[in-house]
Amino acid sequence: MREHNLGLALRLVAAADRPVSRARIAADTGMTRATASSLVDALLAANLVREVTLPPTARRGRPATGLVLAAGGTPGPGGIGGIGGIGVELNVDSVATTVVDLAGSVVVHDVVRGDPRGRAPREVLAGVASAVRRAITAAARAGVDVCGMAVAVPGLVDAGAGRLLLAPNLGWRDVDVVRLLTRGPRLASLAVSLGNEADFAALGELSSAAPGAPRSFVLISGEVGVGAGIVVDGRLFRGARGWSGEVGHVTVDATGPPCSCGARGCLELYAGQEAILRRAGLSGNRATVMGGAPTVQSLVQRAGQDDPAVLAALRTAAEALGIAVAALLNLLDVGTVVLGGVYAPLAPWLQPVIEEVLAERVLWARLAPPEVHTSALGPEAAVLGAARSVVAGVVADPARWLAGRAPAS
Amino acid sequence: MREHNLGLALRLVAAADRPVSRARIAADTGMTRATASSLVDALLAANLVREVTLPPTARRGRPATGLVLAAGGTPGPGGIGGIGGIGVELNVDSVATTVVDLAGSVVVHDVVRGDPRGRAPREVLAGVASAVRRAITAAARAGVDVCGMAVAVPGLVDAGAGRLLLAPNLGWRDVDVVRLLTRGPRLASLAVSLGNEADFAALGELSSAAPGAPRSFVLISGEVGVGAGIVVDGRLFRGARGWSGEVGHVTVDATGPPCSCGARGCLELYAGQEAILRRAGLSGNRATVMGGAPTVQSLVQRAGQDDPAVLAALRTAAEALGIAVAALLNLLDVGTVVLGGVYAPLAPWLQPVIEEVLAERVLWARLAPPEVHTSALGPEAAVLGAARSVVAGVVADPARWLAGRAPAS
DNA sequence: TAAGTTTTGTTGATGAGATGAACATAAGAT
DNA sequence: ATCTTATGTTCATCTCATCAACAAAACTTA
Repeated sequence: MREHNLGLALRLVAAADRPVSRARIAADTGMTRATASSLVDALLAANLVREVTLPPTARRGRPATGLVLAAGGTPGPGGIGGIGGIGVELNVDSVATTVVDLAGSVVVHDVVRGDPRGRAPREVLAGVASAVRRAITAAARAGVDVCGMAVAVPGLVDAGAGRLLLAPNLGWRDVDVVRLLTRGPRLASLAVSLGNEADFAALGELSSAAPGAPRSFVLISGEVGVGAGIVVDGRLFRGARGWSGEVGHVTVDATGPPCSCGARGCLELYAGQEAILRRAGLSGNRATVMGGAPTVQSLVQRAGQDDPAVLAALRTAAEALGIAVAALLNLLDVGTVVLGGVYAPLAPWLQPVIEEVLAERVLWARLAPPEVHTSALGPEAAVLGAARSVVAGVVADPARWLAGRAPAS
Repeated sequence: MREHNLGLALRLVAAADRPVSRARIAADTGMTRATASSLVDALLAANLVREVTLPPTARRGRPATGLVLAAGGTPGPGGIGGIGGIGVELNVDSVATTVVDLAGSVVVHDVVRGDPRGRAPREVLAGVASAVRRAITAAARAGVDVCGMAVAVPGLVDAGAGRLLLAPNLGWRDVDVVRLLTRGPRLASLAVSLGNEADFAALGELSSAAPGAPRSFVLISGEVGVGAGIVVDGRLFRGARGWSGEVGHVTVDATGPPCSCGARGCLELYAGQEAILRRAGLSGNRATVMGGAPTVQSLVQRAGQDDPAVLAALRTAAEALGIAVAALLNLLDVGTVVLGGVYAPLAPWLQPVIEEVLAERVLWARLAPPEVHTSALGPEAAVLGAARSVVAGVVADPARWLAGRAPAS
């Protein structure tokens, strides 16, 4: 009833790329202007939207008053800033934190390099917690009140329990991430969600998409492992337990070399970051591999110089990716593939080969040729998606959030 | 608002395996008994539910009056029977029609053998239409008024346009199935939906599941082709355009033999019905292959006699199935695999091998071992699922259906 | 310049529908 | 025979969307 319409109205404001009027909301939702006005009043009172004066148009009729999501900054006479969300990405070579306001704009962004592999989760997460506290403080200074946190990890999670179950590339198993993160001061009351890195990256890509961009796509997130975030009709597909998209362990060659997961011929052995580097002759010792981005840069550089070993490694990776992604498209039916993570800078070499394989191996390729795009965000997608997922939760159901706030006001 | 609650109440009646009381509805939905009563009155007036007297219980308090979905038969004083839906399955060796009442019970069932391959769609569908008319007439005699139809086809469809886009095993391309089916008399006004055979089979399996059965599973439907119907949290996953689950063309061996789809090493070449028969030495000429079920029976018989060629063919099929299904589980995250269609009778030979491969190749196999079950319905799943999808549509949104009926009453 | 036109936003009466309390009903328990 | 418990209904009340009318603020036209 009302809570449903409240969300409907707020989503409309959020989805638009320009300020909308009360009359627009009414017209687009089918409600009367009176109803829309009443809902907007509630949203204004909750400090979720804000009125802006629109630039004069040449149209006749009474000019509309614009409505936008209440971004941070500009604390009004009541001294109340906007609300926001914080995203955290725990990766094998870095920890990133990002705070966004209700409109999704980045307010605070920070990356700390460092390899958590081999270190105790408790210790690592204590460090992450203090980075989070710093970010929240910085956001508060910018007038943004962080109301929730989302944590992206490269592995399988139990989102309900807030536990990281299995992260082969991190070397962690069954870690109570949420509890360890919120032990310290000031974070205990924060609502925290835990999710897979590729899933959040897909959400980030979705939230940054241009208005006409496809609403169904799969983001192939290449890091040390290979993950996929699946978006169908603008909604994330998580599977039964949130473990979907483990494309890194799809079989590419049943008789291939053994993988650390116990199987043989997994995609990761051909298209994982370390596999590509090794095949390209850029790896050798482990030290070179660390620090992700610089090494990928060297790969890009040598590929640009037509280094035959690098080109061969990239072709092998692309063919393996093609086979695994073809399986994904046949099974899930999404029309667009987005190359993200480390694959984004390598896309010029990967994309044509992948498209070729897909054209051959996807059953419906002739009905509707699958498209292979490149991520605009690259490795930043996951943090951003995590942070935006927090505010998206508020926008999706403002009534619930208001109910949670009710005792305080 | 009201239409939402109306659906909520009706779904509760539909989901229960025993008659429910108004008080139960109120308690389970959080509404007051007064509201529930008002909703039930509306559902009774619409002839969607019916009151039954419950057997006396040993509990004290006023005994409840039971509510069940209005099944067919027993036309009351008003002479109005219950409503129902008709399902049609168009297969390579037969056409099946099934009418179910609102509760999902089969009222009419009929199978016509015959191979549509090579015949003109227009001609084939005219024959199907008359079978449908016969079934509707028979249903009417049983007091069931068919209010919609669902058609299952082994191929890719455009559900919105009602067109079959591509059915390699039928030899059809871009056929306007819905229009050709509803040209004749009496069917023009019928609401018709078109869908993939495996998807409807999964719905059939879901609707026949025991109360404690898993709500997320994938039904592997083995016919001439191999399809998968994906159910997550009790809801069918269709993908962006309804083309999901094309597991038959997942690559099992990238360097394998060429497939009719244009790719190489597709699952169908190892685990399709014709491939198994050929490898088992039971095929040779095409005539033997036709008539599906008998040939599968001979396969079962010979396997039971430990025929080495048959056992080898089944092992090859099972290993290929394992690889493709492992990809499916890694990508989609469903915990249960149901072997359906011709795989159901072959399950004793397939299941152990598939489970072995899955244990090795599914990333989360150690966290939660995937289970391989056998379909209880076998080849009947798709027609049944199609028919039940029609009544499920009414149950899911009774208000819409009532609105469609309003002018008539 | 003044009256019409058009679009926006607000106000008050109306009605649909959920809620809550009280009550009638029909059983077993004491 | 009365008490207790559970079900279903009735009625006053309240919330909230709708409708119609109106005020506001622009442009258009005479």
